[in-house]
Amino acid sequence: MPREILVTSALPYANGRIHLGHMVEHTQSDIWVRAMRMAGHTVHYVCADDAHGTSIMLRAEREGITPEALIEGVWKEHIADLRDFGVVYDHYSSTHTEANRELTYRIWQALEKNGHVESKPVKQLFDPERQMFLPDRFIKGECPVCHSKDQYGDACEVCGSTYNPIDLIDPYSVVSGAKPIEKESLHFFVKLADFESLLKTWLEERRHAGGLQSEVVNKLKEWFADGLRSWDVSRDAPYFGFEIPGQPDKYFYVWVDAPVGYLAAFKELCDSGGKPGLTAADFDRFLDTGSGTEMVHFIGKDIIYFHTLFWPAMLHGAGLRMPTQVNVHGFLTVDGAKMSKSRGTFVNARTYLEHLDPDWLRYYLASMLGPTLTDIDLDLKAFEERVNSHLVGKWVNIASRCAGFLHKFFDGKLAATLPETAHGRYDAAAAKLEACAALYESRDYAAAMRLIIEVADEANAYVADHAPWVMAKDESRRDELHGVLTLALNYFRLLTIWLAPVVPTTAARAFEFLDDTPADFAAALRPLLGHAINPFKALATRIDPKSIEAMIEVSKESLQPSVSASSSAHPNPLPQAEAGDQRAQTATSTSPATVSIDDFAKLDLRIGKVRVCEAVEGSDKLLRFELDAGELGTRQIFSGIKSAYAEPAKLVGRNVVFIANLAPRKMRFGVSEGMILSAGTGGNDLFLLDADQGAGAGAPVR
RNA sequence: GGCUAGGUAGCUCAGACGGUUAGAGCGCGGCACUCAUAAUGCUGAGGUCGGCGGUUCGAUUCCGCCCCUAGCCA
Repeated sequence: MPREILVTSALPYANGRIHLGHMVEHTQSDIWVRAMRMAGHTVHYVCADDAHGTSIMLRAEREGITPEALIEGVWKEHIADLRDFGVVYDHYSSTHTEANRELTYRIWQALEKNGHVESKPVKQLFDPERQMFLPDRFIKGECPVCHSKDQYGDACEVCGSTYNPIDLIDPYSVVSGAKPIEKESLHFFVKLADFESLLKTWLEERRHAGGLQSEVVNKLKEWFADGLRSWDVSRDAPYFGFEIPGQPDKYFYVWVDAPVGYLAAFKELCDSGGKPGLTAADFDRFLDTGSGTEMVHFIGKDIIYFHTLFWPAMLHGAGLRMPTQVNVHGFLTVDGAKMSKSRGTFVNARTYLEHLDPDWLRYYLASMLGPTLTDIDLDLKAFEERVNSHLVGKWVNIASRCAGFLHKFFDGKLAATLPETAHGRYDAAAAKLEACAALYESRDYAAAMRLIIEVADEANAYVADHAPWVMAKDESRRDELHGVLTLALNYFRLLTIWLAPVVPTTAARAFEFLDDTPADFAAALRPLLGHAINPFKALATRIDPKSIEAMIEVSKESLQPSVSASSSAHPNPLPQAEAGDQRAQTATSTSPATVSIDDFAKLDLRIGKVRVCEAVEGSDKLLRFELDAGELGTRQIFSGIKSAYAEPAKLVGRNVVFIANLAPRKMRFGVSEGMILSAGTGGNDLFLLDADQGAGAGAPVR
């Protein structure tokens, strides 16, 4: 039964270029769309730029242009980059459109009407000079936990703590440098708690229907543990976005209108009449809860909760249909590490296109992509070898090694029947590859590629076994030769049909060579016989490692801006990439068995007098200590030694040894500001180190 | 620390509701072939299936603990 499916990719932020990280997602969804269409389903495929938010407003200001001009320019680049990668959206829009404004209002007003909205005052930091409230990322100051300077308002890159920007020490505005003041303002909230049981049911339902990965649902359970909090959806002017109706100077937070942008893009497609069979009326039909159509989102793992909690809640609260599938993928690493501008592994889509064939990357990514949310690594050496071996050496080679004979002896015409001696070979291969349809649908592209390559190996072995170059020397064996070539070329056609969703451009060239236009997977069931094909021209060239090197070289920048490997920009834009680099580098360089005195000196070991020691509710292993650390003040430390000290209160008064300059770590129960030393192997075998009475609190240990 | 995942050949990964010699691709060695873009075929070497315990006639597969990696903690 043909299905009707709306497919979306997460909206790229209109604040920078498309890079290879984005391509994991756009490739994944594009392959899915092409495969579902070839399986006979009707698919509407849309995306848009995510154009709102403070970052865009401020960047436009810096560049001296309007935000509209900024997003227009970026939008053009995005469209070209994606198109040139063979990612073909039915419509690629922007969230800054009338259609999106209307739809956002429609959903918002329904939420209000249904009583899912509340408002309350919120205290926030305000830039008195710029006269604006500051988002977390636009405030910097000293980390309240580890006291590192110049940390962002939401999280510390040094110690990893997360906190409220109000807690920053000596905060300053990134916009003006002014010292922010606290100011109160009325904010609007969506009462997520209203949807708690609905969401729980929906999540389990989706899990069973294959619409959500099991690990995603497992992970989301966390959100329900303490009850869902209301979601702050408003921002104060100045802001680049949609004004909240009836609330002057209040704007919707970008994450409200971003997912609505999926539907708005679809609405524009319907209204345009540009897609055959789709009219304005289809949009409302589609939104209806009982429409029988499907809505499938492809996203990265960083924006799970927006798509699986907030978005379905908004839709349901407004009386609209909910998503059918939310498919989550992992991040892209390059050569085993996060993409890095300094190493040249942060590659823009355009830069890639200037050096390499897009189908190559599509194939490599497909060969790595499974249905899980594991990160996938672009190993540049493996990329080169796999593409050369699979695509050129195995697949294209079948055509390349047979076409010459066919033209030389048979005028390029395939035989009218397959050879009797190879009876059943074609049907067997075709039947085997039919499994790919299900593999494509379940997004197990890696498994599909394995199957395809397996059949390519069969084809090459068949040619080797029958040695057409030997037959060619014997005029009495012409028919036999014709049969072998015909079967081999049909193997090639079969493989091409199943590879088409992954390497559309190369497949198109291959079909041109075959002078054939198979429209769907079903075409693979019948071989191409008695048909004249075109002379063979190289369909794909091998990767020259020099092209890869050149691409990396061009991508190198001396500056090291923070970048996220994620497919979308604003949700949690922690500058993780370079931090990751550092981690990877230390990991490989810190294995010497001995340490220098300098290394030892880095540890600030101190005496702490135990003031409070208690078991932590909800934890099997942890004890919470409060230590008097003398000049360092009071320190809270969590220590996993409960199994050895059943009566924590008895530890009060002890002089323990602790590491005072360990990066603080935020735990579920609070921040741990150090580590208490003990001897033993763990479990019951743990003994606190302590100092004789007389050692002062905070005394250094040498 | 909690949670979610992952740790299987040099690399990327598959797999086993527990059962004879643990698989594939790439890479590497040998042989063959010469139609083909130094492509292809055959063949070989390479793994204590993260560690320790437990259940079992039998565990890499189940259970427990531990170690390591990644991510999330609004």
